Amino acid sequence: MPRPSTPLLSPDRIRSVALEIIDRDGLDGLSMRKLAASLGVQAASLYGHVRTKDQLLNDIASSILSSVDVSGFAVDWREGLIRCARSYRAALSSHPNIVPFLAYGPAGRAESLQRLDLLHGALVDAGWSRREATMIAAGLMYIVFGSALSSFSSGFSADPADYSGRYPHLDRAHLLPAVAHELDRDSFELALAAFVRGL
Amino acid sequence: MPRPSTPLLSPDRIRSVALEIIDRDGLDGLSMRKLAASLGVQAASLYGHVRTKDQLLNDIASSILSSVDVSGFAVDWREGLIRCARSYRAALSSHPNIVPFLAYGPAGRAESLQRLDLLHGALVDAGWSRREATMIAAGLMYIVFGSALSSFSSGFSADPADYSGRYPHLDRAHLLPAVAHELDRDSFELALAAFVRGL
DNA sequence: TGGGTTAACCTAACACTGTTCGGTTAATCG
DNA sequence: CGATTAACCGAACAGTGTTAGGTTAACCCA
Repeated sequence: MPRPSTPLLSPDRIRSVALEIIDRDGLDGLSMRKLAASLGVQAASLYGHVRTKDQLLNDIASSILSSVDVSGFAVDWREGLIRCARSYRAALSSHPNIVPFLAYGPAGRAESLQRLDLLHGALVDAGWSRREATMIAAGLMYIVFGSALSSFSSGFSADPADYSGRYPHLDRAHLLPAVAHELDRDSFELALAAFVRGL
Repeated sequence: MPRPSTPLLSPDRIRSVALEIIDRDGLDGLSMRKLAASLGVQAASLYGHVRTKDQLLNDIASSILSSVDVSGFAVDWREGLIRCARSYRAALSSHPNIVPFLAYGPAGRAESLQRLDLLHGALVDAGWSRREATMIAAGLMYIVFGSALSSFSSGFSADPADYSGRYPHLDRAHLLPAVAHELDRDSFELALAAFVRGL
């Protein structure tokens, strides 16, 4: 195919279809050839619009994180922490398959830094030292990312035989997958509440 | 090379050298061919001792997690939570490059389940409901894994120019890598203390 | 001591991966 | 109308995990 009358590709369309594939087939399910095929194109054509696969994933991650809400700090810092953590987790858990990618790289994404800066400033304004503010922000990220990884409740097998006998206190662990979603949310809320209350 | 007089390979040796490579070159730095070369062998030979690369990584992960200490529950549940979290984090941060792998898969490793069972039982014995015990255990894992990912402090650039101006409250963020280790530990301790206190 | 079996390694290949190079054609601008 | 540029393609490169089939040494038993 020569140059088409109307372009088939655009960075936006590439990102959007790539995210669909990640959501459907997982992070390993995304390859440049498969992505190109989904776009009706050859793999090499993608590199006219995207610098590298890693950059593509970073851009996708950034666009997901851009929905994080840090407006709560206008009220007070506790409310700010809680709202920020909730919307952060909501953003991540709407596309859980990309979370392991975030676990790799540096947090040097502009979106993250901008929000982190605001969070840090609000904590300092509330009277915390710079060092304390950094640690509190880190602790909040621990809970957010830890819960978003969710290799916890969703990591349990659905087969009772895997647990009964061997792990007496986990004899109902096989029920977890069924209520994993709800339990994950509640566990996150409990951890968040306990953390903020304990500060 | 035909069959050697004394075997060159054993599952233990493979695991140990693989972990060395991961520690030195990162998770992506480990390939079966490179591992084989480090062992003075061809890649195909590994498959006589190891079922698959994924299985190899799982075995390595299990052996790392086997050092997690849950003895603190003999004292009381708060002490148990704190000690368990500390030794869990210590185990992970002694080989930080393998943590992203753990973020992928199910937590269905026998070592994890055994410790989780004990933790769950101790919390129930202390008067928490089964559901609460599950959520508390989950919250603890959030903090442990979140802090072990450490895409936080170690994710900052060492170049001041990346921050100054753009992010007013992060104008000293470039100092983070230098004290990342210490700050990570302190942030973890703060989060852990706040979480347990807040329960 | 000899013969068969098995264990341990090898070479070669398969189907992938991300990425680059050079070519072809259509749209666009002066 | 001519030159430039943008958009796509085919083919290739070096790398990946993994498997099949072959070769030889070590081991066990008669």
